[in-house]
Amino acid sequence: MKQSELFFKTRKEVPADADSINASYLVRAGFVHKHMAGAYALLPLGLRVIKKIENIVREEMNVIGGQEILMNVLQPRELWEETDRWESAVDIFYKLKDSRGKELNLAPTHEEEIVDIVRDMMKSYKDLPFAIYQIQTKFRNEPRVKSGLLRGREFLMKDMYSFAESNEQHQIFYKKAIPAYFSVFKRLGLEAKLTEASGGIFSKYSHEFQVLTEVGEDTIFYCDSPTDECDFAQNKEIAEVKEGDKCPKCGGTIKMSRGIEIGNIFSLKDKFSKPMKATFLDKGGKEQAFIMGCYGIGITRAMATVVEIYYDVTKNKMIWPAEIAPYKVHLISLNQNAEAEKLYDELRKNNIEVLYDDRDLSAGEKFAEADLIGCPTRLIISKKSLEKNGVELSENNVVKIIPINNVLKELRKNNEGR
RNA sequence: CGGGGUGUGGCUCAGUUGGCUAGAGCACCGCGUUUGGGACGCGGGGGUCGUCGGUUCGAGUCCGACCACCCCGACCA
Repeated sequence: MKQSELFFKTRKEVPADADSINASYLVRAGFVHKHMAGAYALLPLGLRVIKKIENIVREEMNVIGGQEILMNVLQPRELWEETDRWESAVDIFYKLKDSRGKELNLAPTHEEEIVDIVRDMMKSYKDLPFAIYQIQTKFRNEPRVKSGLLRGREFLMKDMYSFAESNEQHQIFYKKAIPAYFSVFKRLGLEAKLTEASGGIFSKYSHEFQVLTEVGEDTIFYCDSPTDECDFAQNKEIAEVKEGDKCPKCGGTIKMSRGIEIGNIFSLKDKFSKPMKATFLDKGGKEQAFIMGCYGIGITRAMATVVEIYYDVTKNKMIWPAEIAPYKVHLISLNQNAEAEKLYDELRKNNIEVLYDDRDLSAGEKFAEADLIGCPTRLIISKKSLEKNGVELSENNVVKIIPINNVLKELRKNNEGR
């Protein structure tokens, strides 16, 4: 992509209404546009990051057998009444009436709808187990939005639902989901902690994937075992320990931290299938309610979390993890467009994602914007570099001049081992 | 939903005890000079001060209601 044609603008100043690092960065760098409190439009750069996050999530969910579908935003009142959630969840629903007076809700979650689909299709234990997921916009009328894209009223989420004939069968999939989730977060460049938590209205307990950082809304107690082998972690809402206690698992010391809940998994048992009469016939011909699990990952929240972790506020500098960077390579021409253009074409021919700054601006301005955009690899073609018949390559704070002919080789070398 | 704060060109802000054609920087347009860290000069365009109502000879400035945004709390599938 030529930067002269890219739909984006950066800002020199932090937006006055930004409530968080992630929002102020994403707006400043031209990744998103704030539409209203809790709702952000994704601009080309932001959308590229989101699409990459989505694809990582898809790949990992597919690995454990998840199948993707797409459900609906409009959900009728009758569906919610089957589980008594129309009245009880009133505050968080965006309720509306259509011109015929039909009462609807903008989907905040999809347990009811997936159960409705499954009870219509699946009737036998032979159909089980299976897991279905979607990536879709969720609408939640949060009483108070905050933390930029970390808690919005309209946001992207991956939600997966598993169906099993028994708790034993359910547990098999539940346990497969955990490493799949860790794979996702690792590829996003995030270190997540598996944390025991309350199940809210779903179930007594659940597991959350928490990224430990002070901007998080949750409070986590975890074992700071020096051997790094203990994985004890509990959300404050259910914690039986406090800071400084001995870890009940290994005897290490309990530490406290804030955390961003970037994913969660719940065992639902028959909480939804039973009231909705979603049943199958077991081997003995007996009617049984499906045993369910649900598995969420906040897609927009993941992007915001990566910003919180990777954005350097004091330097106005971002470096996106390689797998989700809007472009892998940022090629910057300092008044050497003839040479730069050749390299740009070559990179594109070799399927390397490259953003090419071909604009007629001062070097400082280009660098400042490049710092904000945050591509992991930067190539600079300048009079200085061309005198050595080369290109300046910077990656992970290492800068070196390499011959133009070696650029492809060098980029491939650096990508090995990832 | 309770408490608090803020609202002035696209952005960030200034605007004195109410007073004369409402300002700056950035951004934008034109010309020129620049070109390794958001460069400089000259010349331009753009706001009726969140909205509505009130007080006053006169309101960006005072009062009221409403709206929006932000903060604290409650809430958070």
